Amino acid sequence: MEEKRYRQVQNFLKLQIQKGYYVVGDYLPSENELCSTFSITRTTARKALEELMKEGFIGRQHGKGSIVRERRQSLGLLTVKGFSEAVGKDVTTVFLQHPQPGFWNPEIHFPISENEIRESCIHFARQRCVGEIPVMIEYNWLANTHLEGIGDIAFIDGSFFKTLSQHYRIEIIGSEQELRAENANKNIAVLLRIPLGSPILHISLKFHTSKNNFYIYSELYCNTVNYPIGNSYHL
Amino acid sequence: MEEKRYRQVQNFLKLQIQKGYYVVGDYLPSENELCSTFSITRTTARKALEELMKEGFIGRQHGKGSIVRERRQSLGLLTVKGFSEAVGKDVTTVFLQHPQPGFWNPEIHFPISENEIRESCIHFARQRCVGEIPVMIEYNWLANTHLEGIGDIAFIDGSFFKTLSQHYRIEIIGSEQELRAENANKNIAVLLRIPLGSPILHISLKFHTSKNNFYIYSELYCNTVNYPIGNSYHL
DNA sequence: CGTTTTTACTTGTACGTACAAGTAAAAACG
DNA sequence: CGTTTTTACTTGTACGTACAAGTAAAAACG
Repeated sequence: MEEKRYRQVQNFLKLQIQKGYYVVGDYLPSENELCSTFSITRTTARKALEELMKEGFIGRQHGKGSIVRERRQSLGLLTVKGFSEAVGKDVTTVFLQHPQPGFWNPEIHFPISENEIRESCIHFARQRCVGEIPVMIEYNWLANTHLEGIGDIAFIDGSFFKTLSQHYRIEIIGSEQELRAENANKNIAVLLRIPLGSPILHISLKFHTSKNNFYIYSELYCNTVNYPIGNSYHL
Repeated sequence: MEEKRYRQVQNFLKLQIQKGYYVVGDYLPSENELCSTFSITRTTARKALEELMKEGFIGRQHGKGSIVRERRQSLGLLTVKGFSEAVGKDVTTVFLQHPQPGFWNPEIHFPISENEIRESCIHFARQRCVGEIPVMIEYNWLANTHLEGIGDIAFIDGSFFKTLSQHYRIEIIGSEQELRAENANKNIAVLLRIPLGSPILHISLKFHTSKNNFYIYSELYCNTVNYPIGNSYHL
């Protein structure tokens, strides 16, 4: 079967956004313009735009048009955009380890499929700071077969998810997470510059992506004393 | 202006679900049936059903119909359905304090509006257990002006949110939350039967409801050693 | 009697039309 | 020149039609 008309238009526009032809704040072509350029009816054009809105790429304003948005559905606890919003402060990021081939670590909380274990693994780790104070340590693992050259390029705007979208056309479509309050072990205590045994928030994450069988695993350790993790959800 | 036709149908069906005329698993009338009973076109009927799906009341199955669902969008961390899903186990609930008039407590993390402070306040507290082991202590506050008789009735299926929906026709439409890892104070340690100073997960919640200016404030204290808080999100 | 085909439903996609309602700039007014 | 009205766009709602595609039971078949 041929792909549905509205999905063709939807994916075309999505690609334009991902490629940066439209940036945040830009208006997409109006429904009527889409009608004539794609030879479709407004019903179909509207369906394409409504799907893009559901996916979080655009917002729609009555009387004005469809505006490109920062894609930031709250996925579990942290937004797609990232950590800065969750603590509501400007966050600086320091790489503890740049992306490079490594091994799947038993620290990963969610079970890893046999397929993933057979493949090699990319690992990177970052320290997030507010001002000079480290507030989160973040470890990430992912299969080595989906992101060619990830070790050689800088993250777009320092964001892994943005790089995933714009460079590899892979979107985050869901997540699973588990939360625990724990005592900081020696390693974490040193990295967060807190006393051994301080209470820390440990978040285990498994991100689902638009690419089949490709998941991203993260283990986050947060010092929430001064900057609690916050988010919000609205229907 | 008169209310939109699709919203009339949407709200009519929602009320039927809230009143229990349709229960989870039931099929709503088909699009064509809605067309004839409400004298509308399928466009309008479909819009009403699609809105109900967005709100989480129903699911739609190609070739079959619209089926009533348990409404359980993940709202922040915990689902609307409640705590049992978040820990993935059967949870028993013990009231530490039944709903009764009380005072706004400074323990509430999110700021309370002047209007709310002027009104009196309903408070209730619960202990959630897996088997015999307490895993969460939950304190709740809400303005006294919206839920007449809440102190005199039992919660439907033990769920406050279900009671809110079916008895008062009030739905949760959003939430804000903040998360902290803390050391258990004396009170919490006793209630959770853990040593003083054990790491606990403290969740501050402000639920937004379908009723204007009516919010529900909760402070949760979780022992995550054996039962971490888990949830998932999918586009 | 067991299998295949048909039928009668369901929702999904896509066509097309008309007007309501919001927005913002251009044009007309006094 | 400042205010009001008009105009030309935008998306939103609602009408109506036709066929595609999924589902499940009834009917026909061998």
